Amino acid sequence: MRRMTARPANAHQARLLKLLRDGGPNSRAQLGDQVDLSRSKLAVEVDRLLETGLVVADGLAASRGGRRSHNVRLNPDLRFLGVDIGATSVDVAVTTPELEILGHLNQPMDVREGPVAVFEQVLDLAGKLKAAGLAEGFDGAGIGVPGPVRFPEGVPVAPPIMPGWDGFPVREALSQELGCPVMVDNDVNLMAMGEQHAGVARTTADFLCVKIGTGIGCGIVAGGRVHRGTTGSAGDIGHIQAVPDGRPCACGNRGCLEAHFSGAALARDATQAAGQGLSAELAARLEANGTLTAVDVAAAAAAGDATALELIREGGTRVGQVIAGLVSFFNPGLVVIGGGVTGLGHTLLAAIRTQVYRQSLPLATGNLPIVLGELGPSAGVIGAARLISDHLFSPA
Amino acid sequence: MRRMTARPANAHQARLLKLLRDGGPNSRAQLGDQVDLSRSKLAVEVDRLLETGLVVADGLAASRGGRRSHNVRLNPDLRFLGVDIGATSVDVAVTTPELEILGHLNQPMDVREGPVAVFEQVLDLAGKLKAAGLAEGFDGAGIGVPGPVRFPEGVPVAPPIMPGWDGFPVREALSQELGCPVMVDNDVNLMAMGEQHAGVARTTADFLCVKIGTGIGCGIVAGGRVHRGTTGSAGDIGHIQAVPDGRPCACGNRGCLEAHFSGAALARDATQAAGQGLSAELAARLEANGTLTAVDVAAAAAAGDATALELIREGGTRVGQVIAGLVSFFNPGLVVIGGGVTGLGHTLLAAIRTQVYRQSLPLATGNLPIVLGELGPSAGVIGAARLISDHLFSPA
DNA sequence: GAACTTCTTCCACTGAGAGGACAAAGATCG
DNA sequence: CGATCTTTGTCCTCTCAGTGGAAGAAGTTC
Repeated sequence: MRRMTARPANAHQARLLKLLRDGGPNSRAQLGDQVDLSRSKLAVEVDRLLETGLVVADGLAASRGGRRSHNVRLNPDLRFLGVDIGATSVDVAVTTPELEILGHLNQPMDVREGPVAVFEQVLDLAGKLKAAGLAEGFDGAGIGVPGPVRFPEGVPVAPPIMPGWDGFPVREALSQELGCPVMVDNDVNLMAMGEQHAGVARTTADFLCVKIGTGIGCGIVAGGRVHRGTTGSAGDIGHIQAVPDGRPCACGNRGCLEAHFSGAALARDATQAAGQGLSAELAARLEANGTLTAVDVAAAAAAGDATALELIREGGTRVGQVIAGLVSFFNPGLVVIGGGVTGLGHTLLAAIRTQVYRQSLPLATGNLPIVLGELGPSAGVIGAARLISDHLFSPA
Repeated sequence: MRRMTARPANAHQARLLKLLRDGGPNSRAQLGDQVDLSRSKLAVEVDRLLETGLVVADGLAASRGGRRSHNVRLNPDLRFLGVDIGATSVDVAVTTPELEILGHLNQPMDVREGPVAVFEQVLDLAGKLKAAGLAEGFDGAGIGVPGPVRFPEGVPVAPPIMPGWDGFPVREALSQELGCPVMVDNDVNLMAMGEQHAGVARTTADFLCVKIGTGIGCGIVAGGRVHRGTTGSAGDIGHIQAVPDGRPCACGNRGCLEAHFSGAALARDATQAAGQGLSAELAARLEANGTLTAVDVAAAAAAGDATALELIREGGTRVGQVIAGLVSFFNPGLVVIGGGVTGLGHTLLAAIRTQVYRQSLPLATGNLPIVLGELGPSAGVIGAARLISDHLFSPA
């Protein structure tokens, strides 16, 4: 199949495409209820979209008390590729035009191997998804990388944990390789967009999305739009000072949040606790695997290990301290916690909540839900698909 | 004179009005260069604006190498009222349609006297400005209050330092009294809008505006628009924890930024230092006036008093710590420091800069100016005028 | 004073979009 | 089962926003 290359010709068409993406197949009449256009105008624009092939007819809708309406939907052959490059693994998924995941692959990987090596794996995974018959090609791809991005150009800038990526033309290179339009963004922003599209943040215009993985980052959505900051580094909260004169951090300062709590810090602390004989549970796991990760801590906590629980609680308190400050500053309507450590679950969440509710003013926290992300590892790839579809479903 | 009640009929007219507001009198040809409309269409819209009376002819422009163009400008009889209600004083100013200040009055006042008493003074000051011949009436008024505001309704919500104002319909009440449209916002947001319109932030889309007065607040501008948050309390950074287990604060917590540095805290610290005999300079001033304020500390510092300088430096460091976190989070292109304590000048600024540059990541601070506001006490009233003019110069 | 620019007005043309009339298709009710 | 009502889709006309060209008015340059 030839890939779609059409783009909406005007704002009306763009609006319709997004309605079909977010609401699925829809009757012409229902579309009319949502867009405030005359029936004649609507018919003209829908006909034009049908001509482009972006939209296809989809049978008859149920009657709403009179003549049945003809359904339309986005062309089901459209495929988006969502790529979420993390520090230690990569997620690749294929989605339908409605951003539903058809297939999702995950592979361990080290981002420090550099863009060329990583892209090889990404293309390999994409190839596997194609070979599985999930797609014949891709109409667009969204890429998340674990560091700041100069968004318009799709180029990472000065990423601390990705040496070798600085200035690499990710967007251009992948667009060439994949033969389709590509957009690049910070992985945390994509997670936020994912939860906004299909997760807990569907109805909230201002929210924060805190991702705790190897590092810590925060997606910021203000007025329904992602805030990226002047240099694309907005949300980089891992190096906010959480503990005055605290632990030394890789960035050169002391007491950074990331140094006190993150996937990496938690693993270190757990290993140390096991070594000191504070926790038989952790020691046993260390013995068995030769190394400890956040997953082990989660398992130990689930088994009731006091040391593991205490580590999680203390970490949650640190994160909560920082989030409390951000809540006072930003006054979001929702805070989403996601990333690798969500396995720590409600122990972590409870610690964060306690700290935020204690430290922020009642007006800001009065009706502030703090919840775990709904989508888990899918948030990033869904957000990536959303990013590129937003781009493609906008007038050229 | 009858007040103008006309509003632009469409987005083109709104655009033209804002260009005339921000750029002053302008020739039709120059307007044409900026709006991407055909000459004929432009002429039609300008003619309609002339009919409404919002815009008037203003003689001939200089030649640009051919026939001279006819100038137009906003009707010079238009008057906006800018009101900036602080904790301890109120500013009232009249502006031209281009938001230039014609007259500005300031009066000490206690916001805790409640809305009715305060409005009496505001109306009195507005009356004086009218009596001075600066205005015959007002076409719109912007009001800043020192606390969170539910913006669409123009109603303060749960303002900590303004008991008695909670839920008071400020917008409606003043609209009635003044007989013109009114918009209400947080004073810090208005300061940000003032600096955006006529001050240091003219060319920056993402910036923070930190106001240090009796309390501490922060105006947030993202993508050129003020971010107010879900409940209107965004920017309320006075109660972010700056010192773990620090001083008790009126809010019930410990270590809040405001408890460690603000106009009020500084006055307290200075009085204490004078009492302990640490500073002859401050003691003398305390003797003379019976009380100390931030102004006295500024004067003592200017005179080289070591204790005063140390107080300022320490305070600047505290503020800098918090700002450093916000910079990492928000990644602004500019940070503006304003409010009553700007009198502390470069000592304060240097302390803040040192702390921010030390604690934030290079990518975020690499090209981040941290500067004092340009407009001083005018920022608030100009921002207020800007707020209402934005409203009036938008399609109804 | 001639030639070139720049600004303004006028006018014809295009296309977007609204809204009404009407036909087709289904629901409801006696 | 037929009459009536509701909803949907199509067609047609009418209006108005907006474009672009032509021509005249007003200035500048040489």
